Amino acid sequence: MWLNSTAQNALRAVLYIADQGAHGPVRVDDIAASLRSPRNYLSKTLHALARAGVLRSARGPKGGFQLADPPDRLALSRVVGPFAPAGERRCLVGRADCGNAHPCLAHHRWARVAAIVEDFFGQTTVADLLKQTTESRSHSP
Amino acid sequence: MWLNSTAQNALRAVLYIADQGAHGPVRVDDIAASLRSPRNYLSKTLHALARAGVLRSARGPKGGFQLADPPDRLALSRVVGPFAPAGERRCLVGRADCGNAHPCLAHHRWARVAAIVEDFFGQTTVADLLKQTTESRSHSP
DNA sequence: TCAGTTTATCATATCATCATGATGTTAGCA
DNA sequence: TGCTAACATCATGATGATATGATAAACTGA
Repeated sequence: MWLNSTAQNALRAVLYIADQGAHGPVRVDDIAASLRSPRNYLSKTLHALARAGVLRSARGPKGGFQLADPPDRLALSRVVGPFAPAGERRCLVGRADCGNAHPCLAHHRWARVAAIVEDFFGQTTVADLLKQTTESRSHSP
Repeated sequence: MWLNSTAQNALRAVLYIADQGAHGPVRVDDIAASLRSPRNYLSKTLHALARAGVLRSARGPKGGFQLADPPDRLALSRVVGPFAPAGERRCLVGRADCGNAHPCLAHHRWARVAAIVEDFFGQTTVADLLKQTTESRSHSP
C-alpha cells in the first residue's frame, strides 16, 4: 500500500542504518544482504538519499552510509519524499487543478484523510519507529 | 496520490455515469470525451467494473453503461478495488509477513492511519460524493 | 605509491502499466 | 435480412519502474 518498492527499500535501509550505524558507516553490501534487495539498485537509492541530505556517504575502506541527522530529527517524509512520483498530486481522482478553489467531487472528504496521512509521514521520525523495538521485538525492519 | 490512473479514471467514470445516467445507459464515447480519457482503454476499464458487478453494460443502439446498484449502495472501495495491485499489502515497508503477530517497526503506528484510509473507501459512497455538488459546484468530477 | 575496499555510475535488460488502432461481436430497428 | 450503433477484444507499441553487470572513481592503510 502506498509506497513504491524503491521508497520501501529506502525506508527499510534507513531504519537499518539507524539501528546498526552507531559505531560508524554501514556498507551497502550489509544492508542489501539484510533487506534481500539488489545491491546496485539499493546503492543508487541510498545515493539519492545522500543527495537529499538524509544520509552521508563515504567511499573506500571504512566507508559506507550514515545518517546525516540524529534519528529524532529525521521525519519519514524526508526519507520517502525523494521517491514519490514527481507530480504527487493531492487529488484523489488526479485532477491537476483540484483544490479548495476548484474542488473535485471527492476533494473535501478526501482532504481530511490525506492530511492525516501526510501528518503521519511528517510527524513520525525514525527514532519513533526504533523505539517500537523495545515494546515488541522483530528481527528485521 | 494513492490511486493509479486506471482507478482514477474508473472513479471519475462512475461518478459521471451516476450523474448523467438517470435516463438510461451512458455511452463510452461520451464518458471518454468528458474525462479526456482514451476511449478503448476506458472501455476496458469499464468492462472490468461490469465484471466486478459495479456496472451493467449493454451493446448496440441504446447501449452503454449503467450503475448496477443505487449510488448510496456503491462504496468507493467497490469501484477502486478491481484496480488495486494484486498483493495490496497493508505493510508500509512491504513485508509480506507483517501483522499483529510479526509487526514491522512501523506496523502499529501505520496500522491506525491505514485503517482511516480504508474506512474512507469503505464508508464513502458514490451518493456521498454527488451530494457535494450542491454545496460547491464543479464542472467535471 | 600501490593494493584493496567501497561507493558512483553507465549501459542495458525486464516487466507492468498505460495507451492506440484494427477488428470482432451483439443488439436495435427498418 | 441487413444496416448501423455500440461495446469487446486482440495485437502492438510507448513509457517508467525495477533490476543487473561492468566499469569508474575515491579513500585507507601499509
